[in-house]
Amino acid sequence: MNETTPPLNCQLCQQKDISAFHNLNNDELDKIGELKTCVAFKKGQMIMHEGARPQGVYCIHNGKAKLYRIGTEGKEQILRFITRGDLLGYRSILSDEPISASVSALEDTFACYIPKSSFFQVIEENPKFSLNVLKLSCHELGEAGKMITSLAQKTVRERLAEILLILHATFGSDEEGFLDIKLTREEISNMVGTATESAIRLLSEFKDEGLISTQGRKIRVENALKMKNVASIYD
Amino acid sequence: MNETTPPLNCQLCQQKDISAFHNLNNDELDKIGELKTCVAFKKGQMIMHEGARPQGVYCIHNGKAKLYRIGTEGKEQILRFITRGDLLGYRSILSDEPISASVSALEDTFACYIPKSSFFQVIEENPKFSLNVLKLSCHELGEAGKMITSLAQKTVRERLAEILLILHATFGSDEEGFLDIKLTREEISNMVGTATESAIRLLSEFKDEGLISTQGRKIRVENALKMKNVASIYD
DNA sequence: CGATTAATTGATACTTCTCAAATCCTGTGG
DNA sequence: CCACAGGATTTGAGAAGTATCAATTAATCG
Repeated sequence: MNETTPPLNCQLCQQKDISAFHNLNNDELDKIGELKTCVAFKKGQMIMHEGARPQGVYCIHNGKAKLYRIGTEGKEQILRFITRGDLLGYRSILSDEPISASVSALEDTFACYIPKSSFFQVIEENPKFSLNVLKLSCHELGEAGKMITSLAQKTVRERLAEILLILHATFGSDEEGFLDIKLTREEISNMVGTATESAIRLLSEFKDEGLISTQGRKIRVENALKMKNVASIYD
Repeated sequence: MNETTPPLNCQLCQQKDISAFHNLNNDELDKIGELKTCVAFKKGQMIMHEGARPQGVYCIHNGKAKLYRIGTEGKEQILRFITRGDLLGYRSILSDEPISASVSALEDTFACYIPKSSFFQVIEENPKFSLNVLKLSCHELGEAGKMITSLAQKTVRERLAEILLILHATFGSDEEGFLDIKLTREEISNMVGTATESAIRLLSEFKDEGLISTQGRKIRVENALKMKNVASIYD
């Protein structure tokens, strides 16, 4: 499932169809292939740094990362998780603002790097790609609105349940059913927007209630349906 | 400052330069002028309805509105305020998702309506406009990230101060120095993400501390600099 | 001008955070 | 591969921040 480095030829890329490049034809893909370079990030390494001016965008080929802002008191707030097919850095480049959130690798990650000038070139010459990016940012904007409403109105317990479901949807589970992402309790609470101890206490509650089981740092969602109820998600 | 209805000719529109149509040439503006119609909304009237499928976008000519989501328990969460030059409905149309937030007029509002098909036509034919909308949504995405971080990490007191500064920046003040927007205390707390009584209590504190003064529903920010400190804003 | 809705304040309950201490786990270097 | 140091997790206790409920006063709109 996870080969290592991305192919030089974008036509052969396994992530093509789930990326912002999904409906480009072969000629268009070749053009991007010529402009890109491949980059590897070790676990823990920064992929983008808040406040900087990005020189290009990354298309994540494989691996996992977190996108976060540093708030007052230096506490990190995770805005979302990043996985294969995700496009990074375009927000800052297109709005011509400094990078508003950092990204760091949660495990070894490979990405394709497209320099700013090349990215703009593709955006300007290729309306189809431009529309893809537009759709992408509009979708993320909708998700951000949901997150704002949750943070403002839901309890920590509801939000934790919500995040566990998001992790499940984003990263899936391994052969034993554990969430296929290794996060510290602190990272979980930095997404939920709560103190680490509060998240831990609620995870214990969830365990007692049979909603999850844990094994060290690993978490398995035992009852997604019940979890949805806890998260007050009705859809 | 506030004429009534928008002109039929977009070239003459006073909001042209602050809208997503700001750098289009006269031919391009004329084309949009042919496609649009003018719509008036009375105070309190809905401009867009959460869950619906929009049939077009609105460019706000004058007036004020709130953009909000209904959360669990039916409580409204205001995501942002809308004023002249703002574009509405494009998020849903471009991401091909149902409208994720309602908009209702806070005072009588005039807008230009551009049907979905025409909007797509302009997006596809006019890369400059497409890039404008892209910039717009990327900018809003950055703002949403800030709001998420505030909600997750700041106290209600800090957030209330932040909102008062946002209201000041968005709507300015009248000749007496009062914020030029009439909101109920409930609406303020629906932006802050808190109970109405909590917002009221904190406004009383702010009054005692000389940060604001009030006259009925009207609020005047007396000390913006000190307010920034209260909001923990350092920039 | 009166009816109705909004604003305000008080009292109390509940949620969540902070600090502290003990235990567990993980990654690293030998 | 194993042991160990240091960080992460867990639980408890108490403090702080917010929400809720209730009652009164003030403001708004027809």
